Amino acid sequence: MPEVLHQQLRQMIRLSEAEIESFIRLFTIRHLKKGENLLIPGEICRHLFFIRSGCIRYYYTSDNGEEHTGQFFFENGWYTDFESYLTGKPGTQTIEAIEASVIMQLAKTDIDRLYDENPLFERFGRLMIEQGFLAVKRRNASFLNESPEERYLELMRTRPKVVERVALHHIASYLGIKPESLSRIRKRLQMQDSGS
Amino acid sequence: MPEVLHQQLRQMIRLSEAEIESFIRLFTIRHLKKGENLLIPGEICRHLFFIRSGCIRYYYTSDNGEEHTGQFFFENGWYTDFESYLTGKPGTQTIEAIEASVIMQLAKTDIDRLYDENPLFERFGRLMIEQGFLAVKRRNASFLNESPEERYLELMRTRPKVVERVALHHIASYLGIKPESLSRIRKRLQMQDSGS
DNA sequence: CGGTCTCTTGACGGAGTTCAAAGCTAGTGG
DNA sequence: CCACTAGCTTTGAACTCCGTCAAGAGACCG
Repeated sequence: MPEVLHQQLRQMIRLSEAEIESFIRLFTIRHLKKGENLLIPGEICRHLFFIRSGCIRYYYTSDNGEEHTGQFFFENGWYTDFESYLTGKPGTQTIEAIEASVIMQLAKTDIDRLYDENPLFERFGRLMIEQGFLAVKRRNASFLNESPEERYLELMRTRPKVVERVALHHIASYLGIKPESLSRIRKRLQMQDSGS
Repeated sequence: MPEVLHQQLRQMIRLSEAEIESFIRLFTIRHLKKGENLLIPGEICRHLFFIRSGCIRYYYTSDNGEEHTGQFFFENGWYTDFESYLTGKPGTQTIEAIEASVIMQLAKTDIDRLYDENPLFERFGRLMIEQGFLAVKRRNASFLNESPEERYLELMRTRPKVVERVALHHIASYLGIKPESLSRIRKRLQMQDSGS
């Protein structure tokens, strides 16, 4: 059993070991190859995902076929398309494994049942969405306050994993620019570095 | 007593009229003149706000003194700086009344007490943050997927109130551009309109 | 070893920014 | 009630950065 998930749950909810065990047993495992999708537009997102290993991203596809990635998640991270998950409507995003990944998924139906059975799980649900909210808000502020170059520097500073493990054209799409532009930003920064 | 607030609460939580009355009594009223602030950077946000009349915006101030407005809220809308409210840490945003406004505020201490007293209020808290989450997510997607001009058109289409009531330089700062650029976008659109 | 995908580079065009200045508008005080 | 002023909006010219199109170099996989 995945020890990290165990620990995270212990920190989030005050349950006995036995209760946590039975909670974890509700998760099912999925193995994804690099490039496989966890969710595609039009599908309703009925699960909460815990990334045991690997890396996923979610992205929107615009009319002209461009991909705009919203976020990357690595091992021990949580994700779900809350827009679809909460509303029950078909989603508009794609969730893609960009590395071979092992995903533990928990069905919304099980979560909702847990809410009813034990109010302590309400806290779990609230923490999930609070955490998601704060992350989305930070991302918002970065679009609002920073230029593409600043966003890239910030990304390197605060989330080196992304720059190390994710393809540059995916990073570009995360920053809201084209791969060519990211390439030029990187060159610009190199020259500044060596020049100073 | 504000009838709209009454109605909204009735829709959100299944409480008796008496319970709702006593809930509403927890709110206190604040009158703000145009330009007055509800919250400034460095302060901890300890309240949830319901806008009874008027209009507020929240914005971040960057190092060079530029304001970047995150969102506008009108009468019958809810807002709080969740980042500060949830974490209990000093916030980084300013909440400003951009019209003379009447605000009903509810203290976090009261809300937390209600959570304990009656689990039905958990639902209120969850709806608040879910609603905020979805809004921020939409805004995020608009930055990711749309150009400034498209964002402006979208704003006119979906939230005409903003374009009608808010100063153009505030709208520009909401769109992530300079007032001069918004002025040119508007001119461009006018010419296209009359030309077609 | 060939092909595909990724990243880089160059030239050009376009949209937003900057700096500066000139109308407008609305709120204030006389 | 009008005049004045401060803030808002528009306009112009020069500049910057990103997007586009095109091509080439490098890396990885079968």
